[in-house]
Amino acid sequence: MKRQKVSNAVIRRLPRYYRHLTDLSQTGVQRISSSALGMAMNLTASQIRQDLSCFGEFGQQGYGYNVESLRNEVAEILGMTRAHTAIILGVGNLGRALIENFHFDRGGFRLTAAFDVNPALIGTQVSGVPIYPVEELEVYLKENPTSVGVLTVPQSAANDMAQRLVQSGVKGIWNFTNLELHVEDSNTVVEDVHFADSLLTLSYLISEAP
Amino acid sequence: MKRQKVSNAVIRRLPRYYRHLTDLSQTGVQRISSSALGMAMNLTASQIRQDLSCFGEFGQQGYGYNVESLRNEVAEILGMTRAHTAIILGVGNLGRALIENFHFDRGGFRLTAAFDVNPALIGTQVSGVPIYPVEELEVYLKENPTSVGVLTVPQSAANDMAQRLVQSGVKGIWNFTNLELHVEDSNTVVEDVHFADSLLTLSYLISEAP
DNA sequence: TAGATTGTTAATCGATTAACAATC
DNA sequence: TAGATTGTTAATCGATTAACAATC
Repeated sequence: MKRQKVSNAVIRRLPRYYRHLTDLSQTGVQRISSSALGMAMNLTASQIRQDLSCFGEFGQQGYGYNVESLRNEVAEILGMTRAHTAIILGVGNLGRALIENFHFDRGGFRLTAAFDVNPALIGTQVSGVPIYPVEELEVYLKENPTSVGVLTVPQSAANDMAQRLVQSGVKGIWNFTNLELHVEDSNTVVEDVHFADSLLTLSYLISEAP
Repeated sequence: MKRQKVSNAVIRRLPRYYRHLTDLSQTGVQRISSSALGMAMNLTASQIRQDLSCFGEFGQQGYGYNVESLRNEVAEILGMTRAHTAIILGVGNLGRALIENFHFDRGGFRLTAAFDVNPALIGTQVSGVPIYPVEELEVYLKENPTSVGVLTVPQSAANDMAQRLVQSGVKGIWNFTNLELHVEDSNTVVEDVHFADSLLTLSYLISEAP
């Protein structure tokens, strides 16, 4: 698999490709052309071929793409086969919602533990995920190297927690606090889910014209 | 306030401007230059001046921008002063998390009601927000024109619910189901919060190099 | 084989950056 | 006033689209 410099725009489209290919696969579609896929995804055929060409040659002239195998290729590109692991920091409503409802496994992740400060929660399990005291974070991460820390703690604890995750060497932080994390001089990647920004964007879009 | 064709890239930066200006304001900073703001936000000074010029002239030569008044301008641009209202569809973990923890008011929204199918929830309140049966959605929306429907229902109910919201004339749908909603021939705007896409992006970023 | 569709190179379009006159 | 910094126009860069030879 060749890796050129892949632009951010392309990277952000990859999960969408994966999602659409999964849909197609489940609908029993076996092959698809770039133009048909483009139609479904609201992209041009050119763009799809251009995007995919960053990673290899997955199609066949005169035929198109095999849905199942392209889906597998995209999964591979996305790192879904790397057996990533995740832990959740903060088991409030949002943390709990993610543990109970979000399918980490569908993204190739295994959710191995959660951490909280609330004594009432510690020692219990949510959907089979054990909840440990935050003090044990470093020890846990030492014994269980972890790909991603999911940050669902209150804002006041966010930067501190992020720091500790970085120090312990997680590869990524999935940030649900509405803060800009200040993670410097590390190669830990931060992916933000800024609810507030998203709502404000929607606010703008429905407020058009003064 | 002039409105040119504002690119999507610019729109997505507006909430970030607002967030940073709020931070600055809270820190007591009264004025800031495009270059200083750029430094803080990791943008070029040019870009900031270019972005803002889509909406008007908010700065002063030799001085820069007044933080408080620029913040107000951005709030205005984002439609935060329009007294928008929102309702939540689906009071599961995620819906509840949003009701209890998300500050709709900080985005200029008033959260007026929630809807669910669970008889045990109906008639109760969560953080002061009343929960009504979904059957009453249309009647409610008729009597209480609402800006945005927040979609936190199970995937199976998502498209149906979206359709009903559109039919009832909401201006926007804030979509937390991991589905591509099929909302056609309407001017209802859909803003997606795709957790799954976000996690896969992170997966890609931490999986670099084969 | 003929038709379809790829991967890729070239052309276009749009967004970001640089430069600078205007002016506080 | 002199220095700083804007808003805007021009230059550059990057991403999207179009075109087409290669080939299944």
